[in-house]
Amino acid sequence: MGTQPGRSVTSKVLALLDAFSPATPALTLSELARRAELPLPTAHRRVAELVAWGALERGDDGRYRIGLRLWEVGSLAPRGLGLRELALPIMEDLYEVTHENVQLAVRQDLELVFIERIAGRRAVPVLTRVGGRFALHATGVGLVLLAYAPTEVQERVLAAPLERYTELTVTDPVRLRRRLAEVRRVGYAMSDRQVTMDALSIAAPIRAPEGVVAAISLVVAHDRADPVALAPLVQAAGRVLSRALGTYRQPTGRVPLRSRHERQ
Amino acid sequence: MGTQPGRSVTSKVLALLDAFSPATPALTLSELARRAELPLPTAHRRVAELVAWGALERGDDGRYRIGLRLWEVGSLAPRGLGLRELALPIMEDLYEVTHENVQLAVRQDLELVFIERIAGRRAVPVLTRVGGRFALHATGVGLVLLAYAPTEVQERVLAAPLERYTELTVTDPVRLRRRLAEVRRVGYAMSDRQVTMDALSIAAPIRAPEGVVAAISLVVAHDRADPVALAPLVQAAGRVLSRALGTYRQPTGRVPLRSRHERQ
DNA sequence: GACCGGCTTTCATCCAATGAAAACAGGCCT
DNA sequence: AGGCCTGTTTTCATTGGATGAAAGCCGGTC
Repeated sequence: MGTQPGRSVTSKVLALLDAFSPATPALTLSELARRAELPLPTAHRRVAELVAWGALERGDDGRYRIGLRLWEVGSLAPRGLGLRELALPIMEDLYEVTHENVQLAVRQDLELVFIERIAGRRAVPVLTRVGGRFALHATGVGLVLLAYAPTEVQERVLAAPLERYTELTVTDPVRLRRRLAEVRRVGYAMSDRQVTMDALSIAAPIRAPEGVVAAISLVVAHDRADPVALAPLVQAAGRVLSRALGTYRQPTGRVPLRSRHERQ
Repeated sequence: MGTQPGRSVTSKVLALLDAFSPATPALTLSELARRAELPLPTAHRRVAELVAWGALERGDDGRYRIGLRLWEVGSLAPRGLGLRELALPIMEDLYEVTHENVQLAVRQDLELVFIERIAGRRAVPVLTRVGGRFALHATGVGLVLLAYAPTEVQERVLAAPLERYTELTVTDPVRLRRRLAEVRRVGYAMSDRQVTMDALSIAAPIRAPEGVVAAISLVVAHDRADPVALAPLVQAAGRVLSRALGTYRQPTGRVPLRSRHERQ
């Protein structure tokens, strides 16, 4: 046959889902086939099945998009909506007190994923998107998640080139390592103009019995008078959430902690 | 072979995802196999691939749960997070003004799916869950979505037995049909104690160029003084959102409106 | 009216998927 | 310790679902 035999059908289906991204939420069949590296007829067949089930939807423009059914199933992810449900009230409290941006993120492999965000209208604009990914080495939540990640994860992040976002972004592995130690020591992270030159964020860990599973942060204007004064606030929120996680039980068991695998 | 030949691999993979529900967010391999009606070894293999990709995660208790990667992909659904992003500011406005529960829902086949909810702490408790489903014939959002659904959908709902939730729930197809006509005439729906005896909801349609794609509602205490006075408020929110939808364009095209298919 | 890009269907071939069976791993009761 | 569960993982011979080249189809465009 033509393209590499040895690919499972499942992997092809997943490759089709992988083709979608925040930048490309709508794709034609040809684009899908190209991105998933599948022959057109194959893509056609698999996509038809996905549409029939509701994993994909076909718009009136002929393009395919992620379907509501997949969103429904995805909403069952304990580290997604589950965590969000738990955290939202505390995030709202934090917003009420500060009227600044509040963010919640978890680590997935070597990046972070934003689970929820409360964007204050009067606050600094932030460019994050719920469901979006970002590097671990720059943001407040990223530094927290990295600081408490398994050594192996830290080493892999430190080994790779660290992207620079502003002139202040720490891209030196040695300096970053020192910052991570500092984060562990004080129990919170401050990221000053590491991503944009107008913002600064303060983040704290959220712990479950097995370790740090998420991070919460405030994003404020970089020239705010007393950023450090916010740290206890964010830390308190983190501790409340940690307690909630510790006692939280699903009907059929606890929120999972870290997946046993690392992608790729 | 053993179990019915004629099932595609893809359908088996999707059946595994289908096994998860709000009531069963964590399953053992055996439970998964049972629910998906697959032999254990088959389930074992497919599940392993899903875990490797991140669609499922295996907790320290050995149970499988929906993985963050699937949540990420699901968050790309235009009718899910896409709609939510657009609607949230208006929903927050509605909350600020009323301090009552605000709900956003879309129709999926013969049911509705809640996309977002703002639950006022001081408001009537509502039992809905983001990502959860509910029947169309009782709630405010449901009545709106049903009233503006294709005739074929209405007929199918009216033909099936209508579940009763309270002594006031309208379960007579003839009366329901009259109510739907009324909703279309006045442009909003009021559901008084149809789901619980303490709540009442007022809902309005959200229109895209192709028709009604979602509904927004307020849920208040049933004995509130002036429920009808809320209607213009909800309708205004609906109209603002309709306008936003009309002009909203994704990088690669418009939000899809209704999928071309009906499930099952 | 011929061309072109994208989509859909056909059909003979074959390898990934399959499931019965058996091995394996704990937990629990005796 | 031994036996007996329940649940998970591996093996291996067999086969049917998946495959992709090729051809047909559709709608727009030069």
